[in-house]
Amino acid sequence: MNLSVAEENYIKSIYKLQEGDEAVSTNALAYELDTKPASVTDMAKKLKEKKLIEYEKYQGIVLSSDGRKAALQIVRRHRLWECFLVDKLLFSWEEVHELAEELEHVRSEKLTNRLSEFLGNPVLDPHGDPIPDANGKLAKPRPQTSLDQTNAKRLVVTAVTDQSTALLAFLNAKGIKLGTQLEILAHYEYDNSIEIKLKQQPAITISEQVAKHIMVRPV
Amino acid sequence: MNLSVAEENYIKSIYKLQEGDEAVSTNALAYELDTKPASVTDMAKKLKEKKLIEYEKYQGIVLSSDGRKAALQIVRRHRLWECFLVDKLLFSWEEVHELAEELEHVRSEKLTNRLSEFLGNPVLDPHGDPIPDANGKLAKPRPQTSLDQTNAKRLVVTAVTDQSTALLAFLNAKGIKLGTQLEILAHYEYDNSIEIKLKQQPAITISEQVAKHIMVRPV
DNA sequence: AATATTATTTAGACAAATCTAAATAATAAA
DNA sequence: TTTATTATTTAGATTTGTCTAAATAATATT
Repeated sequence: MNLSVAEENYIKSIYKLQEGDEAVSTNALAYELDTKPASVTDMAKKLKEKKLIEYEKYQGIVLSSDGRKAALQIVRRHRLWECFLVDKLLFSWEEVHELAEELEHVRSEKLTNRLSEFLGNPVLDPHGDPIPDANGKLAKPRPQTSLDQTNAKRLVVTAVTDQSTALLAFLNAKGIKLGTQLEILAHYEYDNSIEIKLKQQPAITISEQVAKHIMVRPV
Repeated sequence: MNLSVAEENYIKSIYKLQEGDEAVSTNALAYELDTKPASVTDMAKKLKEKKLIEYEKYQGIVLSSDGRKAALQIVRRHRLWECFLVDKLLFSWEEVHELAEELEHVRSEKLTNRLSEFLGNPVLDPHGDPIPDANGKLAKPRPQTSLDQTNAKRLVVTAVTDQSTALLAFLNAKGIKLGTQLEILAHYEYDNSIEIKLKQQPAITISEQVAKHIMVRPV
């Protein structure tokens, strides 16, 4: 099955949006891909033809098992390149997403596997997301919740679920990265903000908007 | 100037074919790019519009100075990725051309320069071709001739001018790679073949067809 | 339940890159 | 120099991926 770059991007985005088993809506996918709903409908027909998705009009989109397999390969390539860029070329973690977005489309199993080996077969990418292995198996992520929903007070940052440069740069400025330990001081309900404190740092306040993208686990 | 992948491939091929200052013909370019002459004419008009080539109908194609600049950037990326694949991912030199063909289209100066640094700013790629620096300056290649035209007898292989997997695999099988030292035993005129001998190896015979792609210099 | 709103799809168009077949120009051969 | 051959271009079609505007379906509101 030979996928175009456009098809790969659709598959990847469907995979990303398809939390649990609910179908992905045309609108959500259009927003994610920065395109128009009409274009999504067009592409949905093609991907259904290729048996990569299940799609009936007005019913949303679900990956087929072939589609899921393809998605995992793309995600694997993306995350391995992110590791390469951060570990070997010394990029900072918020810079690498867009570059990996391009590198991921070089479809060579041999290259992917050699790259993985070169990097020491990493299991997590620089954002803390798990890297599928050559067979598409995903390591079970350790239990984590978003910062705005946890009850625990002392936490460690395990992942960031929004890859946008803006957010990652923001976190960088605040000194928050993977593995950063922090303490929740207070939730303020009236403006949905959270007051947190990093070690050896004054307390800072972050919005729920930001907090929901920071994944943490108790420490 | 933002070039599409197709445009980059044209620019690169024109650069490759434009030995000296003679214009590249529509047919030659079509053959090189494995496409049809009509398609070349179409693209020539676009590239002229973008001022990357000089082109008048029936007169062939020459790179403009902008075009040459673009070509050197593409060549730089291609050759750096080849180094990466051979030096770091342990690919053999005949495998890397096609992969580099894809990787070269990731247009990020920062990535290119970091990659170069990571590799120790190499000056030659695994095939012995010089790598343009960040400003597009090409190191002057050391004097070399093709194996079928030299007068010297004891030689060292400095480059291979045909990147086809077939030729590179053939050379590999014969034990010929960059830096290999060899001795010319005889030229046979009646079938244009050359008898050569590698150190600690029995003599072998190769055709002029092959020899003309092997660049050497006296040792 | 009727109406308004939102989501989705269809129809038709467009740009990029390619192709085939036919026309024209340049070059080589007689 | 006329004719044949080869190279190149044009005209028109095709594919992929996208778009806008209009139509239709699903959902929410009154």
